[in-house]
Amino acid sequence: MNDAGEGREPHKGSASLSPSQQDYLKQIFLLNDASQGATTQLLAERIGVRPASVTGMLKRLAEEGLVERAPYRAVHLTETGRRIAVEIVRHHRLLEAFLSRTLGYRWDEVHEEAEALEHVISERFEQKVAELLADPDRDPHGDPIPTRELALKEDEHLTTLALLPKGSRGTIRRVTLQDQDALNLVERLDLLPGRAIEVAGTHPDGISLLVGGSRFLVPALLAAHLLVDVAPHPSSAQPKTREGTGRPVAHEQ
Amino acid sequence: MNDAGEGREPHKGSASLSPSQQDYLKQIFLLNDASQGATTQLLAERIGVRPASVTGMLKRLAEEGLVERAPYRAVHLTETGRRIAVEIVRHHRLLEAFLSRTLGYRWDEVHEEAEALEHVISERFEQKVAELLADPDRDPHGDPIPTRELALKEDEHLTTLALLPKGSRGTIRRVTLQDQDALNLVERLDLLPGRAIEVAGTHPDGISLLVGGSRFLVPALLAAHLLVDVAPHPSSAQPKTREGTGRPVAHEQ
DNA sequence: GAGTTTGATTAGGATCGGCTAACTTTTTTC
DNA sequence: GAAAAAAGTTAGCCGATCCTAATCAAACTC
Repeated sequence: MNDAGEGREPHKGSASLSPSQQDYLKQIFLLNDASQGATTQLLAERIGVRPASVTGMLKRLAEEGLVERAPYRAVHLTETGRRIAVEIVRHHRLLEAFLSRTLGYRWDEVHEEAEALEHVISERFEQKVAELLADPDRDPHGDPIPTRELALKEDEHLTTLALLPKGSRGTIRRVTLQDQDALNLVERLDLLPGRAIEVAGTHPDGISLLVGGSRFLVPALLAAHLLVDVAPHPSSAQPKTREGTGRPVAHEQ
Repeated sequence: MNDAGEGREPHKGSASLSPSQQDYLKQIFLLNDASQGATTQLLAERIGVRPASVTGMLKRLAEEGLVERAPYRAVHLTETGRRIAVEIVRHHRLLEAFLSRTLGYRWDEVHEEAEALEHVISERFEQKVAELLADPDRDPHGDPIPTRELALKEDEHLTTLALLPKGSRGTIRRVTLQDQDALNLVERLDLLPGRAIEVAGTHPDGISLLVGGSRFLVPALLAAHLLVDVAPHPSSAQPKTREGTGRPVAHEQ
């Protein structure tokens, strides 16, 4: 008469996939989303495995109809694959918001924990958290949280700080970094989402910034990962210039 | 030059162990704790694998110094193994309390989710949750939560309802079941922890109970898993009779 | 205490997801 | 556009964890 609890709930569809498989789908999605092209090598770096392992896994995912793939080319998600990937991104960002707001995690601590939890929480957990936080639409890094229906709003009006010309004003909206040291630096410089900034000058090695009275240099590497809203105050009558040239470098969850 | 986030935090010692290994240790602990003796077969049932797999895993755990074992005998945990097991039990019960209190899970929903999360949360998560709940000492089923220092209070004064003689009065303190249907039944009968009861009579197939005015039969199978405190009201001058004969059947987290 | 039943172990495989080394294809360079 | 460099793939292997079938040990039965 003992049962010991089998697994049985099919959730939405992300069940039955191993955490590893989920990770691959997520990273393919994030790379494509950042218009980077999900190449074998980039995936290997993001996931932390060797390129050969990526090839192997992509074959398996292709067989299951989750990705489309031609040898030596970048992969793409099928509709099914995309749904699962977005689901996981939702888990991740919702968890980040939760860890930060409810459990009092520091800004730079949330990513790692969410990374572990995202593959494991149930549909119910997701819903309860969303409820508790009143359906948040941003995680602590400013990344948009996909809705329950898996719609993901894109931040078309955001620009990489690295590309802003001298004199621009704006508000930091997203910080697309996950490296602990880099996050610490961002925090020390007080460049968290919501911060109003002004570009005092551009240099080959970075951007000179005017923020809260003081002026300092943001290294180019960092600047590429700070996404700025250039029409922050409704007062400024700028009609959303739409400068979608350079690819935003974002690689993040 | 590829790093992409290895695992590195040694937590306390439960890190580096696979979820599967953690599960084996936990179940060995729980069985021994319930004075059941961790036999190959019982473990196989609890964990949901075949006996042959248990033998294999126990060998590996023995090599790592986590269990002590002689062929054809029940296993025991080493001190190291025990520490890890208790750590996981703490995770589990803390998570159950958290899911119930903070996220509003129903009483019978917490077990399954905690089962999945317990292997994945960090030391930090554990601490934050303990903090948020002000170091709870019971989970929703009444099971004691090991302290941060991994001390586990035993409920020596609790008796199985199944063994109570006619006329006994007491309070339900623990429900050591995990089967969903059984839990539902317990809830329908309103026999949750805290409930005051009185034994109206004993039968071979169960116990006749007087609770809240009404009288009904609790099947023996259920009764064995309801742990009762027989000296509930300080008013009743009963000097705690200490009938510690029969083994409490508990198998639970 | 011999035989039977029950429980545990061994042997041999399968699958998953990773790895290295060698090879192939694509891209870049001049 | 040929050679070199970079990226991707294949082949073969490993360890973890599970399985089934067959064998072995322990525990009851009478």
